[in-house]
Amino acid sequence: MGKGQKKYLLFLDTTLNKVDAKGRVSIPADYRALLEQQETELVAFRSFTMPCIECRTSEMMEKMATDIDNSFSAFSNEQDDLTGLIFSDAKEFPFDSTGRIVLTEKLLKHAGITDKALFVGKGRTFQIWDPDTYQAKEADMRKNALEKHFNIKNGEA
Amino acid sequence: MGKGQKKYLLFLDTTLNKVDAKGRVSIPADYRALLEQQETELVAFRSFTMPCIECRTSEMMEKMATDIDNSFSAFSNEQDDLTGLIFSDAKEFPFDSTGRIVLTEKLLKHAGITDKALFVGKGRTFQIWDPDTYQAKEADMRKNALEKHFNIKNGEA
DNA sequence: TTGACTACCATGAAATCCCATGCTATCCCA
DNA sequence: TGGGATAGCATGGGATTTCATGGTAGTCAA
Repeated sequence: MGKGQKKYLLFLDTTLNKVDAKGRVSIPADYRALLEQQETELVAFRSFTMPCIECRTSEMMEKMATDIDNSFSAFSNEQDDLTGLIFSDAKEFPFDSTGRIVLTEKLLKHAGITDKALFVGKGRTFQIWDPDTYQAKEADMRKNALEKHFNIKNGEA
Repeated sequence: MGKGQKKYLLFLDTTLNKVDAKGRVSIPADYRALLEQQETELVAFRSFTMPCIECRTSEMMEKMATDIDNSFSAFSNEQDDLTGLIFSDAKEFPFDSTGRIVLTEKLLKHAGITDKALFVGKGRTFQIWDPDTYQAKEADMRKNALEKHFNIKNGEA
Protein backbone atom coordinates (compact mmCIF):
# COMPACT_ATOMS: atom_id res chain seq x y z
CA MET A 1 0.00 0.00 0.00
CA GLY A 2 1.37 3.35 -0.94
CA LYS A 3 1.01 6.42 1.17
CA GLY A 4 -1.85 8.80 0.71
CA GLN A 5 -4.30 6.00 0.18
CA LYS A 6 -7.37 5.38 2.29
CA LYS A 7 -6.38 3.78 5.53
CA TYR A 8 -8.27 1.03 7.29
CA LEU A 9 -9.07 0.75 10.93
CA LEU A 10 -6.05 -1.20 12.06
CA PHE A 11 -4.27 -0.51 15.31
CA LEU A 12 -0.75 -1.85 14.94
CA ASP A 13 2.58 -1.88 16.74
CA THR A 14 3.33 -1.13 20.36
CA THR A 15 4.23 2.29 21.75
CA LEU A 16 5.53 3.25 25.16
CA ASN A 17 4.48 6.64 26.51
CA LYS A 18 4.78 8.42 29.81
CA VAL A 19 1.94 8.93 32.26
CA ASP A 20 2.29 12.19 34.17
CA ALA A 21 1.14 13.08 37.66
CA LYS A 22 -2.31 14.04 36.41
CA GLY A 23 -2.78 10.67 34.72
CA ARG A 24 -2.31 12.15 31.27
CA VAL A 25 -0.96 10.07 28.39
CA SER A 26 -0.35 10.87 24.77
CA ILE A 27 -2.24 8.61 22.42
CA PRO A 28 0.26 7.43 19.78
CA ALA A 29 -0.01 9.72 16.79
CA ASP A 30 -0.97 6.97 14.35
CA TYR A 31 -3.75 5.69 16.62
CA ARG A 32 -5.03 9.22 16.92
CA ALA A 33 -4.98 9.64 13.18
CA LEU A 34 -7.07 6.50 12.80
CA LEU A 35 -9.66 7.67 15.28
CA GLU A 36 -9.92 11.09 13.68
CA GLN A 37 -10.25 9.51 10.29
CA GLN A 38 -13.10 7.30 11.45
CA GLU A 39 -14.70 10.34 13.07
CA THR A 40 -15.23 8.40 16.24
CA GLU A 41 -14.39 8.75 19.91
CA LEU A 42 -12.13 6.62 22.05
CA VAL A 43 -13.86 4.44 24.63
CA ALA A 44 -11.95 2.54 27.31
CA PHE A 45 -12.84 0.05 30.04
CA ARG A 46 -11.26 -2.55 32.29
CA SER A 47 -10.58 -5.89 30.66
CA PHE A 48 -12.68 -8.65 32.18
CA THR A 49 -9.94 -11.22 31.97
CA MET A 50 -6.62 -9.40 32.06
CA PRO A 51 -4.92 -6.60 33.98
CA CYS A 52 -5.11 -4.11 31.14
CA ILE A 53 -7.27 -1.37 29.65
CA GLU A 54 -9.42 -2.24 26.65
CA CYS A 55 -9.89 0.46 24.03
CA ARG A 56 -12.61 0.67 21.43
CA THR A 57 -14.25 3.22 19.19
CA SER A 58 -17.63 4.74 20.05
CA GLU A 59 -18.88 3.25 16.85
CA MET A 60 -18.14 -0.26 18.09
CA MET A 61 -19.86 0.46 21.37
CA GLU A 62 -22.84 1.80 19.50
CA LYS A 63 -23.00 -1.38 17.48
CA MET A 64 -22.75 -3.42 20.64
CA ALA A 65 -25.67 -1.55 22.14
CA THR A 66 -27.75 -2.29 19.07
CA ASP A 67 -26.73 -5.95 19.05
CA ILE A 68 -27.70 -6.35 22.67
CA ASP A 69 -30.98 -4.54 22.08
CA ASN A 70 -31.79 -7.05 19.39
CA SER A 71 -30.44 -10.17 21.05
CA PHE A 72 -32.49 -10.39 24.20
CA SER A 73 -35.97 -9.61 25.20
CA ALA A 74 -36.17 -6.39 27.11
CA PHE A 75 -35.48 -6.62 30.83
CA SER A 76 -34.08 -10.12 30.71
CA ASN A 77 -31.47 -10.97 33.30
CA GLU A 78 -28.94 -11.62 30.59
CA GLN A 79 -29.31 -8.17 29.17
CA ASP A 80 -29.07 -6.57 32.54
CA ASP A 81 -25.90 -8.42 33.42
CA LEU A 82 -24.23 -7.66 30.13
CA THR A 83 -25.11 -4.00 29.91
CA GLY A 84 -24.39 -3.62 33.58
CA LEU A 85 -20.87 -4.86 33.25
CA ILE A 86 -19.88 -3.35 29.95
CA PHE A 87 -21.43 0.06 29.63
CA SER A 88 -21.27 0.99 33.28
CA ASP A 89 -17.52 0.51 33.23
CA ALA A 90 -16.78 2.09 29.86
CA LYS A 91 -16.09 5.78 29.44
CA GLU A 92 -15.39 8.12 26.56
CA PHE A 93 -11.93 9.63 26.49
CA PRO A 94 -11.77 12.67 24.24
CA PHE A 95 -8.22 13.81 23.62
CA ASP A 96 -7.06 17.39 23.95
CA SER A 97 -5.43 19.54 21.29
CA THR A 98 -2.06 17.90 21.93
CA GLY A 99 -3.50 14.40 21.63
CA ARG A 100 -3.66 13.33 25.25
CA ILE A 101 -6.30 11.68 27.37
CA VAL A 102 -6.62 11.57 31.14
CA LEU A 103 -6.84 8.05 32.46
CA THR A 104 -8.97 7.51 35.54
CA GLU A 105 -7.68 6.16 38.80
CA LYS A 106 -9.88 3.11 38.37
CA LEU A 107 -8.29 2.16 35.06
CA LEU A 108 -4.74 2.89 36.18
CA LYS A 109 -5.22 0.72 39.23
CA HIS A 110 -6.73 -2.17 37.31
CA ALA A 111 -3.83 -2.23 34.88
CA GLY A 112 -1.22 -1.56 37.54
CA ILE A 113 0.02 1.45 35.62
CA THR A 114 2.05 4.06 37.45
CA ASP A 115 4.23 6.19 35.19
CA LYS A 116 4.48 4.29 31.91
CA ALA A 117 1.77 3.10 29.54
CA LEU A 118 2.30 0.59 26.76
CA PHE A 119 -0.10 0.82 23.82
CA VAL A 120 -0.59 -2.56 22.18
CA GLY A 121 -2.25 -2.75 18.78
CA LYS A 122 -4.85 -5.49 18.39
CA GLY A 123 -6.21 -4.78 14.95
CA ARG A 124 -9.69 -3.41 15.41
CA THR A 125 -8.93 -2.54 18.99
CA PHE A 126 -5.98 -1.81 21.20
CA GLN A 127 -4.99 -2.25 24.80
CA ILE A 128 -3.02 -0.23 27.32
CA TRP A 129 -0.68 -2.13 29.64
CA ASP A 130 1.85 -1.55 32.31
CA PRO A 131 5.13 -2.35 30.50
CA ASP A 132 6.36 -4.84 33.08
CA THR A 133 3.03 -6.61 33.33
CA TYR A 134 2.90 -6.93 29.58
CA GLN A 135 6.39 -8.30 29.36
CA ALA A 136 5.45 -11.10 31.71
CA LYS A 137 2.24 -11.69 29.80
CA GLU A 138 4.07 -11.83 26.50
CA ALA A 139 6.61 -14.30 27.80
CA ASP A 140 3.74 -16.42 28.96
CA MET A 141 2.04 -16.30 25.56
CA ARG A 142 5.27 -17.24 23.87
CA LYS A 143 5.72 -20.18 26.21
CA ASN A 144 2.20 -21.39 25.53
CA ALA A 145 2.75 -21.08 21.82
CA LEU A 146 5.82 -23.31 21.98
CA GLU A 147 4.09 -25.89 24.11
CA LYS A 148 1.28 -26.14 21.65
CA HIS A 149 3.79 -26.48 18.80
CA PHE A 150 2.51 -23.49 16.96
CA ASN A 151 4.34 -22.95 13.74
CA ILE A 152 4.62 -19.29 13.10
CA LYS A 153 7.13 -19.47 10.25
CA ASN A 154 4.58 -20.12 7.56
CA GLY A 155 2.27 -17.49 8.88
CA GLU A 156 4.70 -14.66 8.78
CA ALA A 157 4.36 -11.92 6.24
CA MET B 1 -16.46 16.97 24.03
CA GLY B 2 -15.46 15.97 20.50
CA LYS B 3 -16.02 18.24 17.58
CA GLY B 4 -17.97 15.59 15.65
CA GLN B 5 -21.64 16.46 15.34
CA LYS B 6 -22.95 12.95 14.94
CA LYS B 7 -23.09 11.84 18.50
CA TYR B 8 -24.09 8.42 19.66
CA LEU B 9 -26.73 7.75 22.25
CA LEU B 10 -24.58 5.94 24.76
CA PHE B 11 -24.95 6.27 28.50
CA LEU B 12 -21.64 5.11 29.93
CA ASP B 13 -19.68 5.01 33.17
CA THR B 14 -20.92 5.32 36.73
CA THR B 15 -21.16 8.59 38.61
CA LEU B 16 -21.82 9.19 42.28
CA ASN B 17 -23.71 12.35 43.16
CA LYS B 18 -25.22 13.73 46.29
CA VAL B 19 -28.92 13.89 47.04
CA ASP B 20 -29.83 16.90 49.16
CA ALA B 21 -32.62 17.31 51.69
CA LYS B 22 -35.07 18.32 48.97
CA GLY B 23 -34.35 15.21 46.92
CA ARG B 24 -32.37 17.14 44.33
CA VAL B 25 -29.62 15.41 42.32
CA SER B 26 -27.35 16.61 39.58
CA ILE B 27 -27.64 14.58 36.41
CA PRO B 28 -24.05 13.82 35.30
CA ALA B 29 -23.00 16.42 32.78
CA ASP B 30 -22.36 13.96 29.96
CA TYR B 31 -25.77 12.34 30.39
CA ARG B 32 -27.35 15.76 30.30
CA ALA B 33 -25.44 16.59 27.14
CA LEU B 34 -26.77 13.44 25.49
CA LEU B 35 -30.35 14.22 26.43
CA GLU B 36 -30.09 17.79 25.19
CA GLN B 37 -28.52 16.63 21.99
CA GLN B 38 -31.29 14.14 21.34
CA GLU B 39 -33.77 16.89 22.15
CA THR B 40 -35.63 14.54 24.40
CA GLU B 41 -36.84 14.49 27.98
CA LEU B 42 -35.75 12.32 30.84
CA VAL B 43 -38.30 9.76 31.98
CA ALA B 44 -37.90 7.69 35.14
CA PHE B 45 -39.83 4.89 36.81
CA ARG B 46 -39.35 2.15 39.39
CA SER B 47 -37.63 -0.94 38.08
CA PHE B 48 -39.95 -3.87 38.61
CA THR B 49 -37.13 -6.38 38.90
CA MET B 50 -34.57 -4.52 40.95
CA PRO B 51 -34.34 -1.91 43.69
CA CYS B 52 -33.34 0.92 41.38
CA ILE B 53 -34.71 3.72 39.24
CA GLU B 54 -34.95 3.12 35.50
CA CYS B 55 -34.23 6.09 33.26
CA ARG B 56 -35.10 6.46 29.62
CA THR B 57 -35.49 9.10 26.98
CA SER B 58 -39.01 9.97 25.92
CA GLU B 59 -38.06 8.52 22.60
CA MET B 60 -37.20 5.17 24.16
CA MET B 61 -40.52 5.14 25.98
CA GLU B 62 -42.22 5.58 22.66
CA LYS B 63 -40.32 2.63 21.26
CA MET B 64 -41.12 0.55 24.31
CA ALA B 65 -44.80 1.19 23.85
CA THR B 66 -44.56 -0.12 20.31
CA ASP B 67 -42.56 -3.16 21.37
CA ILE B 68 -45.11 -4.09 23.99
CA ASP B 69 -47.88 -3.65 21.46
CA ASN B 70 -46.15 -6.09 19.17
CA SER B 71 -45.15 -8.61 21.80
CA PHE B 72 -48.48 -9.32 23.42
CA SER B 73 -52.00 -9.70 22.24
CA ALA B 74 -54.14 -6.72 23.04
CA PHE B 75 -55.82 -6.75 26.44
CA SER B 76 -53.78 -9.73 27.57
CA ASN B 77 -52.92 -9.97 31.20
CA GLU B 78 -49.25 -9.69 30.40
CA GLN B 79 -49.66 -6.48 28.49
CA ASP B 80 -51.90 -5.10 31.13
CA ASP B 81 -49.35 -5.88 33.81
CA LEU B 82 -46.46 -4.41 31.89
CA THR B 83 -48.15 -1.21 30.89
CA GLY B 84 -49.46 -0.87 34.40
CA LEU B 85 -46.02 -1.27 35.86
CA ILE B 86 -44.21 0.97 33.47
CA PHE B 87 -46.29 3.75 32.04
CA SER B 88 -48.49 4.49 34.99
CA ASP B 89 -45.40 4.68 37.13
CA ALA B 90 -43.26 6.72 34.75
CA LYS B 91 -42.84 10.47 35.00
CA GLU B 92 -40.93 13.11 33.12
CA PHE B 93 -38.14 14.82 35.03
CA PRO B 94 -37.13 18.15 33.54
CA PHE B 95 -33.86 19.46 34.90
CA ASP B 96 -33.30 23.00 36.06
CA SER B 97 -30.72 25.48 34.77
CA THR B 98 -27.99 23.85 36.85
CA GLY B 99 -28.82 20.37 35.60
CA ARG B 100 -30.66 18.91 38.56
CA ILE B 101 -33.87 16.95 38.91
CA VAL B 102 -36.00 16.39 41.99
CA LEU B 103 -36.55 12.73 42.70
CA THR B 104 -39.89 11.77 44.19
CA GLU B 105 -40.31 10.08 47.53
CA LYS B 106 -41.71 7.03 45.76
CA LEU B 107 -38.60 6.53 43.65
CA LEU B 108 -36.18 7.24 46.46
CA LYS B 109 -37.91 4.73 48.68
CA HIS B 110 -38.00 2.04 46.02
CA ALA B 111 -34.27 2.34 45.40
CA GLY B 112 -33.41 2.75 49.05
CA ILE B 113 -31.64 6.01 48.30
CA THR B 114 -30.99 8.40 51.14
CA ASP B 115 -28.18 10.87 50.49
CA LYS B 116 -26.18 9.38 47.62
CA ALA B 117 -27.26 8.43 44.11
CA LEU B 118 -25.20 6.29 41.77
CA PHE B 119 -25.83 6.81 38.06
CA VAL B 120 -25.12 3.63 36.13
CA GLY B 121 -24.76 3.74 32.34
CA LYS B 122 -26.49 0.91 30.47
CA GLY B 123 -25.95 1.93 26.88
CA ARG B 124 -29.32 3.10 25.62
CA THR B 125 -30.56 3.69 29.13
CA PHE B 126 -29.26 4.31 32.61
CA GLN B 127 -30.24 3.51 36.16
CA ILE B 128 -29.99 5.25 39.51
CA TRP B 129 -28.96 3.16 42.51
CA ASP B 130 -28.12 3.44 46.12
CA PRO B 131 -24.32 2.97 46.10
CA ASP B 132 -24.26 0.15 48.64
CA THR B 133 -27.10 -1.73 47.02
CA TYR B 134 -25.39 -1.52 43.67
CA GLN B 135 -22.09 -2.78 44.95
CA ALA B 136 -23.70 -6.04 45.98
CA LYS B 137 -25.59 -6.26 42.71
CA GLU B 138 -22.46 -5.71 40.65
CA ALA B 139 -20.55 -8.48 42.38
CA ASP B 140 -23.46 -10.75 41.65
CA MET B 141 -23.56 -9.85 37.96
CA ARG B 142 -19.84 -10.35 37.58
CA LYS B 143 -20.11 -13.80 39.10
CA ASN B 144 -22.98 -14.74 36.79
CA ALA B 145 -21.24 -13.41 33.74
CA LEU B 146 -18.05 -15.34 34.35
CA GLU B 147 -19.94 -18.55 35.03
CA LYS B 148 -21.75 -18.30 31.74
CA HIS B 149 -18.55 -17.57 29.84
CA PHE B 150 -20.41 -15.16 27.67
CA ASN B 151 -19.09 -13.70 24.50
CA ILE B 152 -20.19 -10.62 22.71
CA LYS B 153 -19.37 -10.08 19.12
CA ASN B 154 -16.93 -7.22 18.68
CA GLY B 155 -17.05 -6.46 22.30
CA GLU B 156 -15.30 -9.34 23.96
CA ALA B 157 -12.66 -8.35 26.37
C1' DT C 1 -51.07 33.54 54.60
C1' DT C 2 -48.69 29.41 54.70
C1' DG C 3 -46.59 25.57 52.78
C1' DA C 4 -44.53 23.30 49.05
C1' DC C 5 -42.49 23.31 44.82
C1' DT C 6 -39.67 25.49 41.19
C1' DA C 7 -36.35 28.63 39.13
C1' DC C 8 -32.25 31.25 39.59
C1' DC C 9 -27.68 32.88 41.90
C1' DA C 10 -23.15 31.97 44.37
C1' DT C 11 -19.04 29.36 45.44
C1' DG C 12 -15.35 26.03 45.77
C1' DA C 13 -13.36 22.26 43.66
C1' DA C 14 -12.09 19.69 39.82
C1' DA C 15 -11.66 18.72 35.10
C1' DT C 16 -10.24 20.72 30.68
C1' DC C 17 -7.96 23.64 27.54
C1' DC C 18 -4.00 25.84 25.59
C1' DC C 19 0.66 27.61 25.28
C1' DA C 20 5.57 26.61 25.74
C1' DT C 21 9.54 23.50 25.45
C1' DG C 22 12.59 19.90 24.17
C1' DC C 23 13.26 15.86 21.63
C1' DT C 24 13.21 12.82 17.71
C1' DA C 25 12.58 11.46 13.23
C1' DT C 26 12.28 13.03 8.62
C1' DC C 27 13.60 15.69 4.72
C1' DC C 28 16.58 18.13 1.72
C1' DC C 29 20.62 19.80 -0.20
C1' DA C 30 25.49 19.93 -0.67
C1' DT D 1 26.25 10.00 1.76
C1' DG D 2 26.42 12.99 5.57
C1' DG D 3 24.89 16.79 8.13
C1' DG D 4 22.09 20.53 9.11
C1' DA D 5 17.31 22.35 8.74
C1' DT D 6 12.45 21.38 9.61
C1' DA D 7 8.28 19.54 10.96
C1' DG D 8 5.83 16.48 13.99
C1' DC D 9 5.30 14.64 18.44
C1' DA D 10 5.50 13.81 23.45
C1' DT D 11 5.59 16.23 27.75
C1' DG D 12 5.31 20.02 31.53
C1' DG D 13 2.90 23.62 33.59
C1' DG D 14 -0.36 27.19 34.20
C1' DA D 15 -4.76 29.53 32.96
C1' DT D 16 -9.61 28.91 32.20
C1' DT D 17 -13.94 26.78 32.22
C1' DT D 18 -17.13 23.53 33.78
C1' DC D 19 -19.58 21.26 37.17
C1' DA D 20 -21.70 19.78 41.49
C1' DT D 21 -23.82 21.62 45.37
C1' DG D 22 -25.59 24.91 48.94
C1' DG D 23 -28.52 28.63 49.43
C1' DT D 24 -32.28 32.09 48.37
C1' DA D 25 -36.07 34.19 46.14
C1' DG D 26 -40.17 33.73 43.61
C1' DT D 27 -44.64 31.32 42.38
C1' DC D 28 -48.78 28.77 42.77
C1' DA D 29 -52.21 26.39 45.38
C1' DA D 30 -54.71 25.42 49.43
